[in-house]
Amino acid sequence: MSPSNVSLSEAKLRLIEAAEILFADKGFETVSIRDITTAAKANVAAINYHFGSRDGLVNAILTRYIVPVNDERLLRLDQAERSHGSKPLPIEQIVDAFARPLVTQVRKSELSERLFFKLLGRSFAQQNQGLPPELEAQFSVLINRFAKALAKTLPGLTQEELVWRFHFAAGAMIHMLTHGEALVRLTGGASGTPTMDATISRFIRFAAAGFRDGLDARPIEADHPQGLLFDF
Amino acid sequence: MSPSNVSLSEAKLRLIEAAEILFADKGFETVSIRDITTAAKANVAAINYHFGSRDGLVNAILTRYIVPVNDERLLRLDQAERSHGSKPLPIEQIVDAFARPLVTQVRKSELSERLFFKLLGRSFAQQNQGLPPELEAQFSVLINRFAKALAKTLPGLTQEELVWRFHFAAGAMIHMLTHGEALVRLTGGASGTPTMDATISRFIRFAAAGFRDGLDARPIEADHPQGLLFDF
DNA sequence: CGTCGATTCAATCATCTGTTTGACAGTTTC
DNA sequence: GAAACTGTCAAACAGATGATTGAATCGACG
Repeated sequence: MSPSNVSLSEAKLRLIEAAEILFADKGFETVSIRDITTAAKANVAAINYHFGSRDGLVNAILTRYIVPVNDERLLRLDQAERSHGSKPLPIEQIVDAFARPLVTQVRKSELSERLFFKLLGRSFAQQNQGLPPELEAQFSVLINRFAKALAKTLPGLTQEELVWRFHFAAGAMIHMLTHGEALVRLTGGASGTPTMDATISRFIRFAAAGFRDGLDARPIEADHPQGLLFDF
Repeated sequence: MSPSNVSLSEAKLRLIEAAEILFADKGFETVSIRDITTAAKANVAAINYHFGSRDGLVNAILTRYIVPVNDERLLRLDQAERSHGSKPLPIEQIVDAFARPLVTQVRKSELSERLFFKLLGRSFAQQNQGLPPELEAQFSVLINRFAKALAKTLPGLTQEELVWRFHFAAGAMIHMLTHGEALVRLTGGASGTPTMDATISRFIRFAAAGFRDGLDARPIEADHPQGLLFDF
């Protein structure tokens, strides 16, 4: 009968888990703290007690999912750059370092693929508005590092052109995360029931082609065994 | 002193105009009817009187901006197809028919570029949830027509691959609309202060390259004077 | 046993949400 | 001029919102 048996503040975890599902499905703004506490079988005051405020819970969840993804992005970019010495990276490898962590991190989470993707998509879309400072700083570092790698690989592009192409690629990725489920549902057979890996690989191809546009000579990847690292 | 001098229900227009600005800036869900009526210098009851409900106002605004854009999209696609007889269209021309109406329609509206883009971006992002049936029907027709044109131009792609690439392109466009302003603001000089035309042209190039990926032989555009129709 | 810090709980706070009402004023119609 | 229609308005509606309070309950520690 007594609610205390396992570990300290299991309710805090229940709140996070319930909130994740609701936020993923209905968005960060639409869900009320009563929706969350009801789903978590906790008291209304629990959120303010454990997280200070509703925003505190939102930030906790944002951090919980974005930080590992961004960390792995930087890690993969570092690894790729180390293995290429001073040579510029192939575009596919840069985009892969940016997108692939979505797949590896979803497997570490307890959320379903569908919820994880929607939650992350909503989180990334929040960019530039409503992110905790810690995350904003991380994004700032991240974007700078990827921009530099891209500039090295694509010296033929102006910085302006590069920033915009990166923006387009990010938009395509976010849309894939947030609305991919709807696409599969609506188009039914037309979009197949692809695995995440396949979808991410599709995205990487699409984005890489967009980045490469106008540089058909491809002096950079000439020496790179393209197609070996990616499963498409 | 009497509030009747000009035309019938000028307040209705004031409500729409105030709501457009607020929705564009803060999203459709965040803005309350009191925010709107205060900005429009109207009574709280005015929205329910003129539009039946808050949703009625939202739908009126969605329709007001999406319908003309989608109409022009179909018109441009029709024109392009007529001028090419039975031959498939160049990819750039299909993407152009899809994206260029954003530029032409913003000039017809009284909204600033910035607000028009954000409002339309938010509207398109609503897809598959919360759109009035009339608009859903229009989108259904639209997507079918463009999918057919793309399939004709890119026979080398499976339907599945094509649907996903279209999805990526739409995501890039939506992100450009909703977050382009933030990009310009954040990156400052790096993204320049481009005209809409230039940005849309950038997008068309990016998306077309993504669609064309893997078909490097390009047997289709071989006979088309590429670069003549677009200003990049 | 008694005290302490941590947690949970029902109750309540002030504020905001979309909507409705009924009275009032202005114009139009007969 | 009476009636009907159209628009506006202050006021109030019921419900939801995030947050806070103070008492109650818990296990742990001395």
